[in-house]
Order: sequence, then C-alpha cells, then structure tokens
Amino acid sequence: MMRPNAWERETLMSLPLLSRLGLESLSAMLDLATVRTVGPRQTLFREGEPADTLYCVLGGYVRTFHLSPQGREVDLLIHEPGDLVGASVCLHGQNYCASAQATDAVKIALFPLQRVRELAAVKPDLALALADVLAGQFAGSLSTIADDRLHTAPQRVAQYLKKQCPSGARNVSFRLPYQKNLLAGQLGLAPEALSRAFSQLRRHGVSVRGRLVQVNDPEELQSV
Amino acid sequence: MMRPNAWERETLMSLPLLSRLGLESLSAMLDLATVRTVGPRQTLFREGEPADTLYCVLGGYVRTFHLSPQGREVDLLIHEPGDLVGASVCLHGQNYCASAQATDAVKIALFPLQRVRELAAVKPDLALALADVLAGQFAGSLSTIADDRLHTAPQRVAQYLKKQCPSGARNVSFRLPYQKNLLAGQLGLAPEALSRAFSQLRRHGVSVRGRLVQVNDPEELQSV
DNA sequence: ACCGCGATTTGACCGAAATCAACGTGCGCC
DNA sequence: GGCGCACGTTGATTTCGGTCAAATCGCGGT
Repeated sequence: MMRPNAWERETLMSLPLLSRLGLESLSAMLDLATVRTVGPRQTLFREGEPADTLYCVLGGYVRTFHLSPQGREVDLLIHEPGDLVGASVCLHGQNYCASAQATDAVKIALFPLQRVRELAAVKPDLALALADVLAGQFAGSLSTIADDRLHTAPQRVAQYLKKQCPSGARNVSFRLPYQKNLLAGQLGLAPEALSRAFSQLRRHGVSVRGRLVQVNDPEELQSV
Repeated sequence: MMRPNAWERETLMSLPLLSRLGLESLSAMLDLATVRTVGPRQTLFREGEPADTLYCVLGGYVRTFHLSPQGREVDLLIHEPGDLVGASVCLHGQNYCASAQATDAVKIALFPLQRVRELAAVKPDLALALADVLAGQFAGSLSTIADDRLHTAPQRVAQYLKKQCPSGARNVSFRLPYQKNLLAGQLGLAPEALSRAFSQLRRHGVSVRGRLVQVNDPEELQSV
C-alpha cells in the first residue's frame, strides 16, 4: 500500500471519475489515493462487511459477485481498468452488498470512503462526477437485465464479441481479456453453455483457439 | 401540468431525494417541480429521445422497459410512489435509454433536467442526494440480476410475496398493487409462468383469487 | 521438449420456462 | 344484473440451458 507514483497519478487523472473535476477537487482526491497490488483470487471485500473504501481499478480485472445461501456464486459485474468498484454501495447503505475479488494480478487505487463523502459534501463537481459514474454503471446493469431476458446464449456471446471489434472492420482478431470461466459468469452462463455458444458461432465466421478469437465479419454476428 | 399544491409539496418533501436536502436546495427544487396526471398506457418518454425531464412518482405505478429490435418488450423496473424515474440516464448520456409508461392513472412530478443539473452543480447536498438515490436503484438492479440467475420462478414469486408481508406476521392477506401481467414482467417471467408459480405456491399456504393474496406463513415461503 | 494439472470441450440427460392454443373467469360497462 | 372483452389459467409441446461425467486441450513449470 503506497502513494501513487507519477504514472499512476496520470492514469488516475484520466479516469471518468476524476477527469472532469476542477483542480481543487482533483488534487484533493489524488491526495486521498493509495495504490496497492493484489494477487489472483484475493478478495477486496466481502458482502456484508462495513463499507469503508472506494476502489478504482488501474490494471487487471476485478469481479463482483453475490453468494447464494447455498454457496453458489453469481457474477454481477466485471470491472475493467478505469472502473470504480464498490460505488453502488458506498453512497447508499452501510455495508457492501456484494463481494469483490481480483481475477489475476490487479493494481488498484483505494480511497477512504468517509473522506470521499466529506469531500463530496463540499465539492459539487465531485458529487456530480460520482453520480455520473453511478448512472453509467446503472444503465449498464439495466441492459444486462434486458439481455438476460431477451437473448439466447449464442446471441449474448455474439453481442459481446461485436462490442470487442472496432466498428466497420473485418477479419478482426483479439485475445479475450480473461478466462472463459469468467466470461461465462459475466454473461450469466454456465461455462459449458459458453463453450457450446462458441461452437455454434463457428458457422458464423468465428474461430476460437484458447483465448484467441477471430471474427470474419462482425456485421454477420448481428444475425445470430 | 400545474404547480404542486400543499398536499403534493408535502409528499415531495418526504421523498428520499428531497428529504435530506438543506432548506435552500429543498425550496429550489420545489420551485422547479410541476405536477401532472397521466392516464393508463400513456408513455412518459421513449428510448432514444433526448432526456430533458426527471420524473418522480407521486401516486400509481410507472413501468420502464426496453424494446427489442423484434418489437418485444422487456420490463426493467417498476417505479412505486416516491421513486425517481429516469435518474439512470438523466445524469449520464444525452438520451433516455429506456421507455417509461404509466400502468394506470398516475400522478407524477416533473423536474426540468437542465435546471436540476445546474442546481446540483452548485448545491452539493442535492448532488449527493441524487447519487444516493442512484446507488440505491443500482443496488436493486444488481440484486435483480442475481435473482434472475439464481432462483426459479416459484422462488422469485415466493420472495416477492414475502417482501409484501410484515415480518413475523401470520395469515397475512393483501392486494397485489398491479396486474399480474405487470408483476410477471417485473419478475422476468411470462404471464403463464407466473400463474403456474402461484399454483405451486398453493401447497405452501398461499391462496390467490384475483388480485387478493393470502399467505398463511410467510416463513414457510423461504423453503420453496 | 516433456509433464501434469486445471481449464475447456463434448456428450447425454434432465428440468425449467417459453410458446402456442384453447378454455375459464373476472371486471368494467351499459 | 347481464354482456363482452380482456385478463388469467391450464394443457401440450418444444427449446434452452443447467448438471454430471468423461475426454481433451493448453499452458506453465521443469
């Protein structure tokens, strides 16, 4: 746990949360930040614990999930570099309402929640930035609900792949940013279902080997 | 469309959004508010339209939904009296990302979005209140995702019924606040599935006739 | 390059819920 | 109080995706 270095400060300042702040709020927030690296599988916080820290992903991926009474895990969100973790609860209840875990080696910034609240109570630009980020994540989760209820597994996977492709390009190839296991969870699928979805997509110009994906024609994915 | 009367002002002031505001912000917000009554099936706004108004339900129920390319509707949220409608998008993109429709005769307050934004940029208490409401709705939508992925139809219905019952009571009976059609949508079910779920719950001490529901032992619903 | 384990795929099976179709029932309206 | 339509229910059928088990792949360590 240490103060952010120059590169990390740079990264922080380009985040959606901080990039639109005035100078005062910005430097106040930077002063609050500490940086930490956590290893694979380490948990940042657990459901029900008192919420005292706001996290921000600088590198790697963080997964938030619910634990059912029967011990099953349900993935809720995957946070990419730049995303805020814990925003959902930090500004509302007292406790985290989900658990968060690093998927691999992850670099994160920590903000003491109480301090952020105090700061936001004085700096409208910070409060508005928080509201904006929240609104964005909220809209995302709503479209997740719509997707779940509307599209089949292959459709959801196709849509995910399309989002990864630069628009208008053809013969795109890229690496999945994380394990298929994790992707399955994010799409609300069992790993087997994801695998089968990929097989089906082969006939629509998608080839997969390991984490490498090739898409012949992103437009064609629309038609699945 | 008219200025809120005394009763409506009273209601507005007790909302989560306004109840924690300082005096200045509160009266400024009340000055922005207009009140309107809309009839069944009327739409408040449609997906993709430029977002210019923040709505707040005073009486009745409002439903927000997505329209799929094939014309199917997916219910996202049902807003009860006291809820904010359109918050998800108002603070983020330019346009509404869902459509909203009155389920019956609904009384709502309207706030011009631009003015609210301007006000929030100056009044941190308002900005924080917005963030708080958003965070609450966000947390709700996350647990909807978890429910969808984790529970079967009868379980979701049982859970819904349990939430309607005062805790610890027995032999509770009440009226569903809206049509079963709508309830089905909210739970992510086809109407037929909801009906079947109710049938199954009969053997767990639930009786339904029309919109009237009786629950013998809310605790027993846990075990479905 | 080889090994070994965990991740992924494949197959068989099953259960849940959507769909389609037909039938009952309640509710508002006259 | 009766009529009619929309809402709800029920049944039959199908599809989707979850689960379990077994085979295979791929990647990291040596």
